[in-house]
Amino acid sequence: MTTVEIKVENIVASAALGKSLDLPQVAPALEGVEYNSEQFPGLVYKLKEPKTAALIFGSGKLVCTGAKSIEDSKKAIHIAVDKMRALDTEIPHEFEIKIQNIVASANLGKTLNLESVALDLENTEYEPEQFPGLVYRLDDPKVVLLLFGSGKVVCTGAKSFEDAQLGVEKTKERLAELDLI
Amino acid sequence: RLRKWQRKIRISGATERNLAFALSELDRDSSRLGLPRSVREAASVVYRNAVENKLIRGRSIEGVVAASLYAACRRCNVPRTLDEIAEVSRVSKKEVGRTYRFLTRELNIKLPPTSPVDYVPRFASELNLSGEVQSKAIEIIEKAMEKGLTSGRGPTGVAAAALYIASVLLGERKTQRDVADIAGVTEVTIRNRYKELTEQLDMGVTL
DNA sequence: AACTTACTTTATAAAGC
DNA sequence: GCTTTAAAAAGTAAGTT
Repeated sequence: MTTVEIKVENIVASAALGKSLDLPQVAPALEGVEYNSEQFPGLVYKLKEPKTAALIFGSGKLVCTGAKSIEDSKKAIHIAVDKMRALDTEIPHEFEIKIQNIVASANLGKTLNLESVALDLENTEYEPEQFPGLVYRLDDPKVVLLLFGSGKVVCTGAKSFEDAQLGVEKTKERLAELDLI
Repeated sequence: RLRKWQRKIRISGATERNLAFALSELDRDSSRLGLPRSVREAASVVYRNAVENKLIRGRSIEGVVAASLYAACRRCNVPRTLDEIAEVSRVSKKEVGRTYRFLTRELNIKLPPTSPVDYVPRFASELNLSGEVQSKAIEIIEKAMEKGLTSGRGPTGVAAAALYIASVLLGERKTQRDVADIAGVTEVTIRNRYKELTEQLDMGVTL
């Protein structure tokens, strides 16, 4: 009964190198890196392959966004860290990477009458004046879904692919239970 | 005990002062929006409830007043857009929307999304359109809602397109530009909506 | 009227104002 | 709360051609 195909669109991951960084010192190792401390405290480094963006902080912690798979996210982080290590040999080779958020899209197959969904489905917010999607908050997998009239859906807030998948499936089941789909 | 008493007086004085300020803000915003006294009173009730439930903490009085007014307009079926509320108050659209969500959640105010129908009377009168055109526009909107043609679309755009179509059908034609300006949407939006409405409902070639 | 670019919403970490 | 990043959904907006 659960044949919902989801597509991962974006993954946010964080890592802690366990050693502080001298940003001006390591920045030269990252071609095209941006750094405006008054505007934002971290270095902004965009990689073309995997296509991602990394935010690197003086505390030695970093954030990687834009990857479409967990493997790509980890790969991107290692590429950036390895480059910085050329200018700071103290940077460890081993460190933890944590997946913080997974954004996925899916298609429920049938169109939705958002006005009806807003009336019958619990925990929703629907303000078409502001945004065309209906916001649905799930507790079980703690994720948030955006439901559109076209039947397409966006699931965000998941920490694992399974939760994103489960979130979409539960949403579809709930809509079916309420005869909204 | 005397200090405690004085403190109470000072606090209640501040409370009254804040309420007076809030009500003057409400009067100012309401008159700029041309709202009837009944709506202003409905908004003051929302505001007083917010104060009683200590919902002002960490928020500006102006913001809570603006959000209360936005909610009251919707509840009284004479909606104003977040942009219109933001224009007359000195609160940003983002802040009004954020405070509105907070108030509706904390005060358990459940309001359905604004219906395009509620914008018809105001837009029509500003365009000097007859009651017949209004009725026709409302008829169009109701059919559109039944067919799910309003899901995700802005209420003002749907109301504007319906009024435009109705004005043409009943020989009181208004230009898309005029309707767009009154409704606060672009001509492109009216065009997109009316194409969708005329195609998926009845009326085709008539325009 | 078509295109292109861009903003609205959701979540999320990071350091600091 | 904001700043910065990424990405999708669909509607709306603005600037060009």
